[in-house]
Amino acid sequence: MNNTTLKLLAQQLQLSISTVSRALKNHPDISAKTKAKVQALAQNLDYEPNASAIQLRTQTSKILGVIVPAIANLFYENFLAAIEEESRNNGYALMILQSNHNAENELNNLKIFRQNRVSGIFACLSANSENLDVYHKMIEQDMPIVFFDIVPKSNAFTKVRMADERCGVLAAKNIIKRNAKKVLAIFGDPALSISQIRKTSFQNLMMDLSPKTNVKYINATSSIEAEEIFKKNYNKTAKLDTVFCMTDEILIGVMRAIQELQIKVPTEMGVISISNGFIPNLYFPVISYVETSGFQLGKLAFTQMMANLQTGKPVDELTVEAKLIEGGSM
Amino acid sequence: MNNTTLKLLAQQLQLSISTVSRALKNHPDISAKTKAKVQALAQNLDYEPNASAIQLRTQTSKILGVIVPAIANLFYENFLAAIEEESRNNGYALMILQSNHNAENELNNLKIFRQNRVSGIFACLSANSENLDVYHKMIEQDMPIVFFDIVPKSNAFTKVRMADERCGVLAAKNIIKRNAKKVLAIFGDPALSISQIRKTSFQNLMMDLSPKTNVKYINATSSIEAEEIFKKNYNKTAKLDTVFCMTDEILIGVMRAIQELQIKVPTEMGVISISNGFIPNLYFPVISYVETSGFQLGKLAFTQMMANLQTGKPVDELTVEAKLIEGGSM
DNA sequence: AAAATTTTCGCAAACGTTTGATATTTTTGC
DNA sequence: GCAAAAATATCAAACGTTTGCGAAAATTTT
Repeated sequence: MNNTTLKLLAQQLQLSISTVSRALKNHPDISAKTKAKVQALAQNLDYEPNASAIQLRTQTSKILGVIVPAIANLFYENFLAAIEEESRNNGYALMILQSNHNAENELNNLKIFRQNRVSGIFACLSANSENLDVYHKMIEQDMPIVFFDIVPKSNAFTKVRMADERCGVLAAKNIIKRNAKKVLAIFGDPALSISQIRKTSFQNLMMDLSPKTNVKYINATSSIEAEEIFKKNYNKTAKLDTVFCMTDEILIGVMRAIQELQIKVPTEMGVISISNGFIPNLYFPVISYVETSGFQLGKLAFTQMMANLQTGKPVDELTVEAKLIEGGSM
Repeated sequence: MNNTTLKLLAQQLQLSISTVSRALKNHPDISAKTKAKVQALAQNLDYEPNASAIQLRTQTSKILGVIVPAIANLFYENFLAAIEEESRNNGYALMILQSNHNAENELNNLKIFRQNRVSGIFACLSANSENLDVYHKMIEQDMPIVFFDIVPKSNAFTKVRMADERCGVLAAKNIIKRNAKKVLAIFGDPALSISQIRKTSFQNLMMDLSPKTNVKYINATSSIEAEEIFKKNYNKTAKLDTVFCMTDEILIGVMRAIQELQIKVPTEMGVISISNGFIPNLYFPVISYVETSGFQLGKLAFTQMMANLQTGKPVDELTVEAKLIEGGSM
């Protein structure tokens, strides 16, 4: 479809292809009259430049690639929404590929990106992607790559992530403020650095500022698991009075239990989580949470990408600040 | 980055470009020995064919476009996940663009698709996109377009959608089965055909099978609005015993009210909704819902696209069946 | 061993665009 | 009016592929 080309326009106007090309982009060499004629016809014939031809000629594409574990995810979908918006506003198109947390898929996706000569890549590592050789190789060949969320440890890479230390600290502070006596703190997959960071910062602050608070630390990797853990640790005699949920997944499980056991929030139980806010707002009272916005992270990632694209490669690690949003659950 | 080309391979091997090209794709004209040599070097040098050059030469791209109102949406994210997966498995890359329910954005996105010469488009209409001329024009020029979810009325288009009539029917049947006396039925934006269809089918069945049931029909376009509507219509004397929520949005608002008012589900109030299941599973008891799977719709849309791509254009309307998933809320 | 085949490979054009260099026309200065 | 300068438009090559056609080399047939 749409086969209007510069050549066609040139023929119809009895002009050369180069003149038409220049007329279309307001080149000073072309007179106002010709420009007008050319642009009018182009408009009429629905001319749209062929991106492939341009990329071939100029050796630069206006396409950015993103690898995300899954599109259908409360966090990533917001990240994607942000970079899509930014890309579009900056003349780039986005190519989004899912890895399903699978290293093999990840490699395949990278291959697709290379075939399409994307000019930059946003990458979120698969949980099991040990081998970063591909990335190293691509970076050596000047491919801008911005890692987000699940990022490599090496600081030879450009990365953006949430200020996870602050997340842990803010949550812990709020728990202390509530004067909690007995806390259940559920963290995510212990293999992920994000879990480790949040836990360490939480734990450190807790021990520093309120060493006598009784805190039990457990990890859960699914909402079901979180639900079971909560039920197991809750009973009238235990007098659990506060629960901390590191992720939305965990919060969902805990809240299912709380609803089932008909525990009153916040009087009988304080609840606090780390989230982008969507899930906490489903409940009454709204759950207090430390905000981690995929949307904001996306914005940050994009500015990093642009900087990277324009000025060589500013290798560093940027974080987006976290803040506490008070619901009525504490 | 990655500048290995056929030319480079040819030079290094003292072969012609055409031979290298053919060797790489196992053309019978090329001897086994040369093939081996060529493929080995290609591997070594990380050769990846330039998609733009191929598209330019063959006049067909392996890119599919999708226009979605928003990526961050419980329904669309699953649709996207499905077509991304299928596309990838079929050698296509996806270009995803958001319209934000804005007709102007929609047009811009279509332009981007044309510039990139995508070979097919999945489109979800913006709420306010009255003018379908662009689409008509593109279809005339043989661009395969599969509409999904919010689709044009005209049947000159290929479309896939949920079996919305069945949704309304199934929900109504379940309400009758519960022996409800007084029902509050909240539907979505009345301007959307999806709301109209679901409401009509619901209403018809209700009047046919249980004319004496007292049903109040209201529309809500946000969770906040739904919450207010529910609160306004609920009071001890009203004896409301069942509420129907046409969308997740509405369910969210209603459930916030139900939690706040501490209404017991299902004894004091039956709740049923239409959803993909994510939101209903956040509550205890789990809310009963008529399942509408964005994921399945995506799969269906993709097969339609493939058919369209291969065999001219099978203009028709396909629907994915709905089924009732029982939670504990009725 | 020459002719007829078959196997293996190279030539060259085309896809649509950009752009430095060059050619043609118009305007300007005197 | 005529050269010089400025304005306007064209030429041609290149980006990386694919592919019909023809050429050379190797193999088989008589």
